[in-house]
Amino acid sequence: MTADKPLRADAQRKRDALLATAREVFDAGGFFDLRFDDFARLAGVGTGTLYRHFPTREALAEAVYHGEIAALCDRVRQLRDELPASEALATFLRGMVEHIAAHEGLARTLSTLMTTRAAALAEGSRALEQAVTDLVAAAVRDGTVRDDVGAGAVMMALHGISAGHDRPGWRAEADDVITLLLDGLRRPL
Amino acid sequence: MTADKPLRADAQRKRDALLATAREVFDAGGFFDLRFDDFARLAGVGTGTLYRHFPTREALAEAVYHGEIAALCDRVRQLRDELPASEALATFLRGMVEHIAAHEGLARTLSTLMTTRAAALAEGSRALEQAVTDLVAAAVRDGTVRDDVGAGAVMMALHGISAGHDRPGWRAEADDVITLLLDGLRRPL
DNA sequence: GAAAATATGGAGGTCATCTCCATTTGTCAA
DNA sequence: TTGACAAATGGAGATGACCTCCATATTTTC
Repeated sequence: MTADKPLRADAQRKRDALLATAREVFDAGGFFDLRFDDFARLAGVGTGTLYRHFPTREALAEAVYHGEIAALCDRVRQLRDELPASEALATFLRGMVEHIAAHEGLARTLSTLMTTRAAALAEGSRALEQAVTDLVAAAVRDGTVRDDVGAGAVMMALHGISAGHDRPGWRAEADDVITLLLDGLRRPL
Repeated sequence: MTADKPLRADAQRKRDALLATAREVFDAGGFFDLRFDDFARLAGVGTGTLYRHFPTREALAEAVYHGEIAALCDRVRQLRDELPASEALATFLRGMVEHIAAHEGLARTLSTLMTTRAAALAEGSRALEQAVTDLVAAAVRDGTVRDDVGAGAVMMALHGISAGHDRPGWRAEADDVITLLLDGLRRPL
Protein backbone atom coordinates (compact mmCIF):
# COMPACT_ATOMS: atom_id res chain seq x y z
CA MET A 1 0.00 0.00 0.00
CA THR A 2 2.68 2.46 1.02
CA ALA A 3 5.17 1.48 -1.68
CA ASP A 4 7.24 4.63 -1.21
CA LYS A 5 9.77 5.12 -3.93
CA PRO A 6 13.06 6.49 -2.64
CA LEU A 7 12.85 10.27 -2.63
CA ARG A 8 15.64 12.39 -3.97
CA ALA A 9 17.69 14.22 -1.32
CA ASP A 10 16.41 17.73 -2.00
CA ALA A 11 12.85 16.49 -2.35
CA GLN A 12 13.05 14.89 1.05
CA ARG A 13 14.41 18.09 2.52
CA LYS A 14 11.58 20.17 1.14
CA ARG A 15 9.03 17.65 2.22
CA ASP A 16 10.35 17.70 5.75
CA ALA A 17 10.33 21.48 5.77
CA LEU A 18 6.70 21.48 4.69
CA LEU A 19 5.69 19.02 7.36
CA ALA A 20 7.58 20.88 10.06
CA THR A 21 5.98 24.17 9.10
CA ALA A 22 2.58 22.54 8.87
CA ARG A 23 2.90 21.20 12.39
CA GLU A 24 3.64 24.69 13.68
CA VAL A 25 0.78 26.30 11.83
CA PHE A 26 -1.57 23.56 12.94
CA ASP A 27 -0.73 24.03 16.56
CA ALA A 28 -1.09 27.77 16.23
CA GLY A 29 -4.55 27.10 14.84
CA GLY A 30 -4.25 29.40 11.85
CA PHE A 31 -4.27 26.73 9.18
CA PHE A 32 -7.50 27.73 7.53
CA ASP A 33 -6.84 31.43 7.64
CA LEU A 34 -3.60 31.06 5.73
CA ARG A 35 -3.48 31.17 1.97
CA PHE A 36 -2.06 27.94 0.71
CA ASP A 37 0.44 29.76 -1.46
CA ASP A 38 1.62 31.77 1.50
CA PHE A 39 2.04 28.58 3.40
CA ALA A 40 4.47 27.43 0.73
CA ARG A 41 6.48 30.62 1.08
CA LEU A 42 6.43 30.27 4.85
CA ALA A 43 8.05 26.88 4.48
CA GLY A 44 10.60 28.31 2.05
CA VAL A 45 9.24 26.36 -0.89
CA GLY A 46 7.68 27.21 -4.23
CA THR A 47 3.96 26.68 -4.72
CA GLY A 48 4.61 24.09 -7.36
CA THR A 49 6.66 22.08 -4.93
CA LEU A 50 4.03 22.31 -2.27
CA TYR A 51 1.39 21.04 -4.64
CA ARG A 52 3.55 18.20 -5.88
CA HIS A 53 4.12 16.91 -2.37
CA PHE A 54 0.64 17.57 -1.06
CA PRO A 55 -2.03 18.08 -3.69
CA THR A 56 -4.56 19.36 -1.17
CA ARG A 57 -4.79 20.81 2.28
CA GLU A 58 -6.29 17.55 3.37
CA ALA A 59 -3.36 15.55 2.09
CA LEU A 60 -1.03 17.73 4.09
CA ALA A 61 -3.17 17.43 7.19
CA GLU A 62 -3.30 13.70 6.86
CA ALA A 63 0.46 13.47 6.64
CA VAL A 64 0.83 15.53 9.79
CA TYR A 65 -1.90 13.56 11.46
CA HIS A 66 -0.25 10.29 10.63
CA GLY A 67 2.38 10.42 13.34
CA GLU A 68 -0.21 11.56 15.82
CA ILE A 69 -2.43 8.60 15.09
CA ALA A 70 0.44 6.17 15.29
CA ALA A 71 1.38 7.49 18.71
CA LEU A 72 -2.17 7.08 19.93
CA CYS A 73 -2.34 3.54 18.63
CA ASP A 74 0.87 2.72 20.42
CA ARG A 75 -0.56 4.11 23.59
CA VAL A 76 -3.65 1.96 23.27
CA ARG A 77 -1.54 -1.15 22.86
CA GLN A 78 0.74 -0.20 25.69
CA LEU A 79 -2.17 0.36 28.06
CA ARG A 80 -3.70 -2.91 27.06
CA ASP A 81 -0.53 -4.71 28.04
CA GLU A 82 -0.22 -2.95 31.36
CA LEU A 83 -3.74 -2.88 32.70
CA PRO A 84 -6.93 -4.90 32.80
CA ALA A 85 -8.89 -4.13 29.65
CA SER A 86 -11.63 -2.05 31.19
CA GLU A 87 -9.14 0.08 33.09
CA ALA A 88 -7.03 0.43 29.99
CA LEU A 89 -10.08 1.69 28.14
CA ALA A 90 -10.91 4.18 30.85
CA THR A 91 -7.35 5.41 31.05
CA PHE A 92 -7.13 5.76 27.33
CA LEU A 93 -10.33 7.75 27.03
CA ARG A 94 -9.41 10.05 29.87
CA GLY A 95 -5.98 10.48 28.34
CA MET A 96 -7.54 11.24 25.01
CA VAL A 97 -9.35 14.23 26.44
CA GLU A 98 -6.12 15.35 28.05
CA HIS A 99 -4.38 14.98 24.75
CA ILE A 100 -6.93 16.97 22.84
CA ALA A 101 -6.83 19.67 25.49
CA ALA A 102 -3.09 19.90 25.15
CA HIS A 103 -3.20 20.14 21.35
CA GLU A 104 -6.18 22.30 20.81
CA GLY A 105 -5.10 23.75 17.50
CA LEU A 106 -4.44 20.34 16.13
CA ALA A 107 -7.76 19.00 17.30
CA ARG A 108 -9.53 21.94 15.73
CA THR A 109 -7.81 21.48 12.43
CA LEU A 110 -8.52 17.81 12.37
CA SER A 111 -12.15 17.94 13.27
CA THR A 112 -12.72 20.59 10.65
CA LEU A 113 -11.09 18.41 8.07
CA MET A 114 -13.05 15.41 9.23
CA THR A 115 -16.34 16.99 8.37
CA THR A 116 -15.29 18.68 5.17
CA ARG A 117 -13.62 15.68 3.66
CA ALA A 118 -14.20 12.62 5.73
CA ALA A 119 -12.71 10.32 3.12
CA ALA A 120 -9.30 11.94 3.28
CA LEU A 121 -8.81 11.18 6.94
CA ALA A 122 -10.81 8.01 7.16
CA GLU A 123 -7.82 6.01 6.01
CA GLY A 124 -5.59 7.41 8.71
CA SER A 125 -8.01 7.15 11.58
CA ARG A 126 -9.05 3.64 10.73
CA ALA A 127 -5.94 2.40 12.50
CA LEU A 128 -6.94 4.18 15.68
CA GLU A 129 -10.45 2.88 15.41
CA GLN A 130 -9.15 -0.64 15.05
CA ALA A 131 -7.02 -0.28 18.16
CA VAL A 132 -9.97 1.01 20.15
CA THR A 133 -12.15 -1.77 18.79
CA ASP A 134 -9.64 -4.36 19.96
CA LEU A 135 -9.52 -2.78 23.37
CA VAL A 136 -13.28 -2.81 23.73
CA ALA A 137 -13.39 -6.39 22.53
CA ALA A 138 -10.86 -7.37 25.18
CA ALA A 139 -12.92 -5.70 27.87
CA VAL A 140 -16.01 -7.52 26.65
CA ARG A 141 -14.13 -10.78 26.86
CA ASP A 142 -13.19 -9.95 30.43
CA GLY A 143 -16.84 -9.50 31.17
CA THR A 144 -16.31 -5.98 32.43
CA VAL A 145 -18.02 -4.29 29.51
CA ARG A 146 -21.40 -5.01 27.98
CA ASP A 147 -21.35 -6.86 24.67
CA ASP A 148 -24.34 -5.26 22.99
CA VAL A 149 -22.69 -2.05 21.84
CA GLY A 150 -19.80 -1.64 19.42
CA ALA A 151 -16.65 0.41 19.58
CA GLY A 152 -18.00 2.61 16.80
CA ALA A 153 -20.14 4.35 19.36
CA VAL A 154 -17.05 5.27 21.32
CA MET A 155 -15.44 6.69 18.20
CA MET A 156 -18.53 8.76 17.48
CA ALA A 157 -18.52 10.21 20.94
CA LEU A 158 -14.82 10.99 20.69
CA HIS A 159 -15.49 12.75 17.46
CA GLY A 160 -18.15 14.86 19.12
CA ILE A 161 -15.67 15.75 21.82
CA SER A 162 -12.93 16.84 19.49
CA ALA A 163 -15.33 18.70 17.24
CA GLY A 164 -16.73 20.68 20.10
CA HIS A 165 -13.38 21.77 21.50
CA ASP A 166 -14.26 25.46 21.16
CA ARG A 167 -17.26 25.34 23.41
CA PRO A 168 -16.89 27.46 26.51
CA GLY A 169 -17.04 24.64 29.03
CA TRP A 170 -15.32 22.16 26.80
CA ARG A 171 -13.09 20.45 29.29
CA ALA A 172 -15.79 19.72 31.82
CA GLU A 173 -18.22 18.58 29.16
CA ALA A 174 -15.65 16.34 27.56
CA ASP A 175 -14.94 14.71 30.88
CA ASP A 176 -18.65 14.26 31.38
CA VAL A 177 -19.04 12.51 28.06
CA ILE A 178 -16.30 10.08 29.00
CA THR A 179 -17.91 9.49 32.37
CA LEU A 180 -21.22 8.73 30.72
CA LEU A 181 -19.60 6.43 28.21
CA LEU A 182 -17.69 4.48 30.82
CA ASP A 183 -20.65 4.16 33.15
CA GLY A 184 -22.87 3.24 30.24
CA LEU A 185 -20.40 0.63 29.09
CA ARG A 186 -20.15 -1.11 32.44
CA ARG A 187 -21.79 -4.43 32.17
CA PRO A 188 -25.28 -4.28 33.73
CA LEU A 189 -25.29 -6.67 36.67
CA MET B 1 -33.69 40.86 18.38
CA THR B 2 -35.56 39.77 15.26
CA ALA B 3 -37.04 43.18 14.51
CA ASP B 4 -37.93 42.25 10.92
CA LYS B 5 -38.88 45.24 8.86
CA PRO B 6 -41.74 44.48 6.50
CA LEU B 7 -40.28 43.12 3.28
CA ARG B 8 -41.40 44.38 -0.08
CA ALA B 9 -43.62 41.97 -2.00
CA ASP B 10 -41.13 40.98 -4.67
CA ALA B 11 -38.35 40.71 -2.13
CA GLN B 12 -40.40 38.29 -0.10
CA ARG B 13 -41.11 36.23 -3.21
CA LYS B 14 -37.42 35.95 -4.08
CA ARG B 15 -36.50 35.14 -0.54
CA ASP B 16 -39.03 32.34 -0.45
CA ALA B 17 -37.75 31.00 -3.74
CA LEU B 18 -34.22 30.94 -2.38
CA LEU B 19 -35.25 29.13 0.77
CA ALA B 20 -37.31 26.60 -1.14
CA THR B 21 -34.46 25.86 -3.52
CA ALA B 22 -32.02 25.68 -0.64
CA ARG B 23 -34.14 23.11 1.10
CA GLU B 24 -34.13 20.94 -2.00
CA VAL B 25 -30.40 21.22 -2.54
CA PHE B 26 -29.73 20.56 1.12
CA ASP B 27 -31.77 17.40 1.11
CA ALA B 28 -30.06 16.25 -2.06
CA GLY B 29 -26.79 16.77 -0.23
CA GLY B 30 -25.07 18.73 -2.96
CA PHE B 31 -24.93 22.03 -1.18
CA PHE B 32 -21.17 22.26 -0.92
CA ASP B 33 -20.47 21.05 -4.43
CA LEU B 34 -22.60 23.78 -5.95
CA ARG B 35 -21.18 27.14 -6.91
CA PHE B 36 -22.96 29.81 -4.98
CA ASP B 37 -23.60 31.79 -8.15
CA ASP B 38 -25.16 28.76 -9.77
CA PHE B 39 -27.34 28.33 -6.79
CA ALA B 40 -28.75 31.78 -7.41
CA ARG B 41 -29.54 30.91 -11.01
CA LEU B 42 -31.10 27.64 -9.89
CA ALA B 43 -33.48 29.61 -7.72
CA GLY B 44 -34.23 31.97 -10.61
CA VAL B 45 -32.56 34.90 -8.92
CA GLY B 46 -29.63 37.17 -9.67
CA THR B 47 -26.45 36.77 -7.69
CA GLY B 48 -26.83 40.24 -6.23
CA THR B 49 -30.21 39.32 -4.85
CA LEU B 50 -28.90 36.12 -3.37
CA TYR B 51 -26.14 37.98 -1.59
CA ARG B 52 -28.44 40.68 -0.30
CA HIS B 53 -30.72 38.14 1.31
CA PHE B 54 -28.04 35.76 2.50
CA PRO B 55 -24.54 37.22 2.67
CA THR B 56 -22.95 33.81 3.16
CA ARG B 57 -23.64 30.13 2.74
CA GLU B 58 -23.87 29.88 6.48
CA ALA B 59 -26.53 32.55 6.68
CA LEU B 60 -28.59 30.65 4.14
CA ALA B 61 -28.11 27.40 5.98
CA GLU B 62 -29.12 28.96 9.23
CA ALA B 63 -32.29 30.35 7.71
CA VAL B 64 -33.20 26.92 6.39
CA TYR B 65 -32.25 25.36 9.67
CA HIS B 66 -34.35 27.75 11.66
CA GLY B 67 -37.66 26.00 11.22
CA GLU B 68 -36.01 22.69 11.85
CA ILE B 69 -34.56 23.84 15.15
CA ALA B 70 -37.82 25.38 16.23
CA ALA B 71 -39.62 22.11 15.51
CA LEU B 72 -37.12 20.17 17.57
CA CYS B 73 -37.47 22.58 20.47
CA ASP B 74 -41.23 22.24 20.29
CA ARG B 75 -40.87 18.52 20.37
CA VAL B 76 -38.71 18.68 23.47
CA ARG B 77 -41.29 20.81 25.24
CA GLN B 78 -44.13 18.63 24.09
CA LEU B 79 -42.43 15.48 25.33
CA ARG B 80 -41.67 17.10 28.63
CA ASP B 81 -45.35 17.82 29.12
CA GLU B 82 -46.47 14.34 28.17
CA LEU B 83 -43.93 12.09 29.86
CA PRO B 84 -41.82 11.82 32.98
CA ALA B 85 -38.63 13.74 32.38
CA SER B 86 -36.29 10.80 32.03
CA GLU B 87 -38.59 9.09 29.56
CA ALA B 88 -39.00 12.31 27.68
CA LEU B 89 -35.25 12.58 27.42
CA ALA B 90 -34.90 9.03 26.17
CA THR B 91 -37.68 9.46 23.66
CA PHE B 92 -36.24 12.70 22.43
CA LEU B 93 -32.75 11.31 21.93
CA ARG B 94 -34.04 8.23 20.15
CA GLY B 95 -36.21 10.44 18.01
CA MET B 96 -33.27 12.65 17.23
CA VAL B 97 -31.41 9.75 15.69
CA GLU B 98 -34.50 8.87 13.72
CA HIS B 99 -34.79 12.43 12.57
CA ILE B 100 -31.19 12.68 11.46
CA ALA B 101 -31.53 9.37 9.65
CA ALA B 102 -34.54 10.69 7.78
CA HIS B 103 -32.83 13.93 6.78
CA GLU B 104 -29.36 12.81 6.01
CA GLY B 105 -28.48 15.59 3.59
CA LEU B 106 -29.61 18.15 6.05
CA ALA B 107 -27.68 16.58 8.88
CA ARG B 108 -24.59 16.52 6.74
CA THR B 109 -24.92 20.15 5.82
CA LEU B 110 -25.46 21.17 9.37
CA SER B 111 -22.62 19.31 10.93
CA THR B 112 -20.30 20.69 8.30
CA LEU B 113 -21.44 24.19 9.06
CA MET B 114 -21.15 23.62 12.76
CA THR B 115 -17.48 22.94 12.57
CA THR B 116 -16.55 25.45 9.89
CA ARG B 117 -18.19 28.43 11.49
CA ALA B 118 -19.55 27.60 14.87
CA ALA B 119 -20.53 31.20 15.47
CA ALA B 120 -22.92 31.30 12.54
CA LEU B 121 -25.14 28.54 13.87
CA ALA B 122 -24.54 29.07 17.54
CA GLU B 123 -27.50 31.42 17.73
CA GLY B 124 -29.89 28.91 16.23
CA SER B 125 -28.68 25.84 18.00
CA ARG B 126 -28.45 27.60 21.32
CA ALA B 127 -32.21 27.36 21.52
CA LEU B 128 -32.08 23.62 21.07
CA GLU B 129 -29.34 23.30 23.60
CA GLN B 130 -31.37 25.29 26.09
CA ALA B 131 -34.36 23.03 25.60
CA VAL B 132 -32.24 19.93 26.15
CA THR B 133 -30.63 21.50 29.17
CA ASP B 134 -34.05 22.17 30.67
CA LEU B 135 -35.10 18.61 30.02
CA VAL B 136 -32.03 17.18 31.69
CA ALA B 137 -32.50 19.52 34.62
CA ALA B 138 -36.07 18.32 35.03
CA ALA B 139 -34.91 14.71 35.02
CA VAL B 140 -32.32 15.53 37.63
CA ARG B 141 -35.00 17.12 39.77
CA ASP B 142 -37.04 13.95 39.45
CA GLY B 143 -34.08 12.06 40.77
CA THR B 144 -34.01 9.78 37.74
CA VAL B 145 -30.84 11.21 36.30
CA ARG B 146 -27.51 11.83 38.02
CA ASP B 147 -26.74 15.42 38.87
CA ASP B 148 -22.99 15.43 38.35
CA VAL B 149 -22.95 15.77 34.57
CA GLY B 150 -24.30 18.59 32.47
CA ALA B 151 -26.44 18.68 29.37
CA GLY B 152 -23.46 19.89 27.38
CA ALA B 153 -22.17 16.35 27.33
CA VAL B 154 -25.37 15.25 25.65
CA MET B 155 -25.01 17.97 23.03
CA MET B 156 -21.46 16.89 22.36
CA ALA B 157 -22.48 13.33 21.83
CA LEU B 158 -25.31 14.40 19.54
CA HIS B 159 -22.84 16.40 17.56
CA GLY B 160 -20.63 13.37 17.17
CA ILE B 161 -23.61 11.43 15.95
CA SER B 162 -24.69 13.93 13.33
CA ALA B 163 -21.11 14.52 12.20
CA GLY B 164 -20.52 10.84 11.65
CA HIS B 165 -23.66 10.20 9.65
CA ASP B 166 -21.70 8.91 6.67
CA ARG B 167 -20.04 6.08 8.51
CA PRO B 168 -21.00 2.68 7.16
CA GLY B 169 -22.76 1.41 10.27
CA TRP B 170 -24.04 4.80 11.27
CA ARG B 171 -27.51 3.90 12.41
CA ALA B 172 -26.46 1.11 14.73
CA GLU B 173 -23.62 3.12 16.16
CA ALA B 174 -25.81 6.14 16.71
CA ASP B 175 -28.30 4.02 18.59
CA ASP B 176 -25.45 2.61 20.65
CA VAL B 177 -24.27 6.06 21.61
CA ILE B 178 -27.75 6.94 22.82
CA THR B 179 -27.94 3.69 24.76
CA LEU B 180 -24.64 4.42 26.46
CA LEU B 181 -25.67 7.96 27.24
CA LEU B 182 -28.97 6.95 28.74
CA ASP B 183 -27.51 4.13 30.78
CA GLY B 184 -24.68 6.35 31.87
CA LEU B 185 -27.10 9.07 32.88
CA ARG B 186 -29.25 6.82 35.01
CA ARG B 187 -28.73 7.76 38.60
CA PRO B 188 -26.42 5.26 40.25
CA LEU B 189 -28.41 3.56 43.00
C1' DG C 1 -50.04 58.82 -11.71
C1' DA C 2 -45.73 60.64 -10.28
C1' DA C 3 -42.19 60.61 -6.99
C1' DA C 4 -39.74 58.14 -3.57
C1' DA C 5 -38.26 54.06 -1.78
C1' DT C 6 -36.96 49.54 -2.39
C1' DA C 7 -35.25 45.65 -4.90
C1' DT C 8 -33.22 43.41 -8.99
C1' DG C 9 -29.60 41.01 -11.85
C1' DG C 10 -25.59 40.22 -14.03
C1' DA C 11 -21.22 42.31 -15.81
C1' DG C 12 -16.93 42.65 -14.08
C1' DG C 13 -13.30 43.21 -10.29
C1' DT C 14 -10.72 40.62 -6.88
C1' DC C 15 -8.27 37.06 -5.10
C1' DA C 16 -7.05 32.20 -3.76
C1' DT C 17 -6.06 27.96 -6.12
C1' DC C 18 -3.53 25.23 -9.04
C1' DT C 19 -0.83 24.22 -13.57
C1' DC C 20 2.94 24.43 -16.53
C1' DC C 21 7.47 24.46 -18.02
C1' DA C 22 12.13 26.71 -18.37
C1' DT C 23 15.63 26.21 -15.09
C1' DT C 24 18.16 24.13 -11.34
C1' DT C 25 19.72 20.31 -8.64
C1' DG C 26 20.93 15.63 -7.77
C1' DT C 27 22.38 10.92 -9.31
C1' DC C 28 25.09 7.67 -11.57
C1' DA C 29 27.97 5.40 -15.02
C1' DA C 30 32.12 5.72 -17.33
C1' DT D 1 35.85 14.32 -12.38
C1' DT D 2 32.65 14.87 -15.80
C1' DG D 3 28.87 14.50 -18.80
C1' DA D 4 24.26 13.10 -19.46
C1' DC D 5 19.98 11.86 -17.77
C1' DA D 6 16.39 12.04 -14.39
C1' DA D 7 14.14 14.32 -10.79
C1' DA D 8 12.68 18.34 -8.61
C1' DT D 9 12.08 23.30 -8.26
C1' DG D 10 9.55 27.77 -8.21
C1' DG D 11 6.89 31.33 -9.56
C1' DA D 12 4.37 33.61 -13.47
C1' DG D 13 0.05 33.34 -15.03
C1' DA D 14 -4.40 30.84 -16.29
C1' DT D 15 -8.52 29.56 -14.05
C1' DG D 16 -12.69 30.07 -11.84
C1' DA D 17 -15.38 31.04 -7.58
C1' DC D 18 -16.93 34.76 -4.83
C1' DC D 19 -18.85 39.07 -4.14
C1' DT D 20 -19.73 44.23 -5.33
C1' DC D 21 -21.69 47.78 -7.72
C1' DC D 22 -25.03 50.34 -10.01
C1' DA D 23 -28.16 51.30 -14.01
C1' DT D 24 -32.61 49.55 -14.37
C1' DA D 25 -37.02 47.75 -12.80
C1' DT D 26 -40.70 47.13 -9.44
C1' DT D 27 -43.49 48.41 -5.54
C1' DT D 28 -45.38 51.60 -2.45
C1' DT D 29 -46.97 56.01 -1.07
C1' DC D 30 -49.23 60.31 -1.40
